[in-house]
Amino acid sequence: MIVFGTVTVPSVSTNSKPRVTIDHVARAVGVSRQTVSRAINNKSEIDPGTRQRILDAARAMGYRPSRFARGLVRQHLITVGLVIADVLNPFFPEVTAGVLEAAEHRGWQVVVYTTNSDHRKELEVVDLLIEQVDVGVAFLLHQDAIVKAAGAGLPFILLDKGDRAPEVPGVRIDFESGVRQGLEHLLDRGHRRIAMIDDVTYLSVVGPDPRREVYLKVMAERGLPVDAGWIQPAHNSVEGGAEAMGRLLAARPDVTAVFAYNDVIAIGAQRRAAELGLRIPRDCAFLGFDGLTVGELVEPPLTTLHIDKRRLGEIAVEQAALLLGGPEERVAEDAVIRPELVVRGST
Amino acid sequence: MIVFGTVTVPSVSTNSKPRVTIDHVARAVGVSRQTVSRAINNKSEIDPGTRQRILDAARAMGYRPSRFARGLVRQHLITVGLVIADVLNPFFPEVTAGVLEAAEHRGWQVVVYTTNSDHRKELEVVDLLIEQVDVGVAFLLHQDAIVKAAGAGLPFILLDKGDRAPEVPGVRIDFESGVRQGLEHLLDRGHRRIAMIDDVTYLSVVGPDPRREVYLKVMAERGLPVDAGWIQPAHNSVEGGAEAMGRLLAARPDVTAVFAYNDVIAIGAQRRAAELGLRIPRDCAFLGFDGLTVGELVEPPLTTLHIDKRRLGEIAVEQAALLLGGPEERVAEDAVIRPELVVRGST
DNA sequence: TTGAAAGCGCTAACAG
DNA sequence: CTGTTAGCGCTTTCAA
Repeated sequence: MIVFGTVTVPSVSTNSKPRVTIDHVARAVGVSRQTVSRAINNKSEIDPGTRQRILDAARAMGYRPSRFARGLVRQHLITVGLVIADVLNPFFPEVTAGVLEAAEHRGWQVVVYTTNSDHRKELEVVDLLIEQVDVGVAFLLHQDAIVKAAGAGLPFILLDKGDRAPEVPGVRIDFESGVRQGLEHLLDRGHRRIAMIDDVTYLSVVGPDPRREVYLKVMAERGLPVDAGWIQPAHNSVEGGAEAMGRLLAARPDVTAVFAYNDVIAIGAQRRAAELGLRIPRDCAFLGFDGLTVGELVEPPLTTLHIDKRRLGEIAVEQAALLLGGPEERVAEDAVIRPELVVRGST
Repeated sequence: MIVFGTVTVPSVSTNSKPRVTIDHVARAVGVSRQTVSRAINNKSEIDPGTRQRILDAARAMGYRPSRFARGLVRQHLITVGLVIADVLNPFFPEVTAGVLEAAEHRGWQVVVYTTNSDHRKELEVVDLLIEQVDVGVAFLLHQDAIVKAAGAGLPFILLDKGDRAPEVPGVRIDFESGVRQGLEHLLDRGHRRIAMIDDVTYLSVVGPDPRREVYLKVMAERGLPVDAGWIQPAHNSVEGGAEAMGRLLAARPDVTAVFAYNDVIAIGAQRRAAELGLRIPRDCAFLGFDGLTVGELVEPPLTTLHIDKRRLGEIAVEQAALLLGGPEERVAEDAVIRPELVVRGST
């Protein structure tokens, strides 16, 4: 045991050039490498004295077993690659929490990659995934990135699964039910001129997102015309939401409610509205999507369609396990996450 | 290239039992495994025709190179283990962003582990670190976990470095300067009865944290007595901050300012104060620590000591690189992060 | 352009 | 209790 201030951390361990191998230790101690292996791995069939001598020598020499050599021989450790767009968007940490927990539960390791939803970056990350992990759990926007991963035979679970990759297993969010709940809530409150702030990236890459499609559908069902100016694209950030809200109010100052692509955008939009003198929810109501914790902290607290993001991550890992599990055993059906309306002060 | 809906993802790749090796592919195609290796690795010395046949066969058979075998032979890929307390506390994602970026820059892989600052969990995670990564970058509260890692010869960088591990390299946050700035700001505003809400876990494990020590010191320098009831412990969460604030106001309703361990706690405390009818900052001012984005979104926006968390993560990876770098090359000195006062509406 | 041999660092299986 | 013999799956010589 090392005591700081008395004994220093073995600086030999910080070398990089000559890797200390089990053979070096064996030679130094004068035993076979098998014996060293036994000592290192806490096997029982070994003389306590020998064992101690080996451990001491190993530590002194700065020996650390090679994880590659070990992995090669005991085909155990599974690594899952988690691909998210951005750690800073609070949505992803929650999913990550679920993934980490489920992975730990199975003794899996999680390597994290971020893409910022950038096309080139997604393709690069998929390459890494193919090389470095056993199974991927990924938010991937770009069709060709998905195709590339699947084509390379990488087992993976798609986390933002829409209609674009029917053959790839994933977790599906029930936008139909979610958005419908939210809009009906707004309609019940008497709103008729309901705008939508959409994510510009998703829009430009994948096409109209499911939220928007359901929005248009529900409005049509009620016989409510949707004014073209009601739909504003936004960058996926608080500032993006604020800008879109500014544009919306300039174009259509008479909207009474805003349905946003997600909570981050909704928070930005709501702030900007307040800055411009609107009273929320009286002058304009706001509905978010995702159910982020931060939505409870803003003023007024945000009404939102809450989805269990942590569960989303857990389910993804379960699906991944199925994928890796049996021979030919296809993941039968996508798991589904259903959003739940949480009414707070913003509506 | 696979087209979804037309060709299905090769289900053979989802098998787990018989790993398809390079030899299987070689035999199937009728070439040596070196030739397969050449095809897979895009080497130039290979006949385009052979190459294509091999690639096709490999794909059809669901062949994926073993990363262990590869790693063993080309000693390249470095894996850094990032240990954080909790993905859900917004402080950590920001650090993580920095680590991910710096790691990507170097072509390193990042495996993420969480501990919840739990003692047993920290020890377990250190075990995993020792087995699974080349270098650790870690928030570790418990001295024995730090000692264990260092003792095992694992190169690592301590992220919440206080005075407890002088021999372990790390990044140091300049609490002295930070807290002083913050308190002087409060004193300038005329506050004299300044309470502090401290983190109970840190307190119970490591002892009084540097923030508190500087707080006591500055107050003493000004000749301002610190009432015992002014210091309240809190769990590290919004709710924890709220509870502590409740206790504080019950015990000492006459405090005029609160300095919190971090922004998360400050936000909770501020909310509770507002719920109890206090007007912020008139009746009570709030000062946080960390400079989280969410602090800008609450009402009133939180005055805080901002630290560049992303930079913290980047620096840690740079330090890690030094550690791995030269022989005997010790990381000369801890890098230092200096907090910066950001004045907003809460003071 | 291709193949054969050697070995990366380790552990499992069997002797002794 | 300890050593020897075989690989794990791949790439890197070196020949052909």
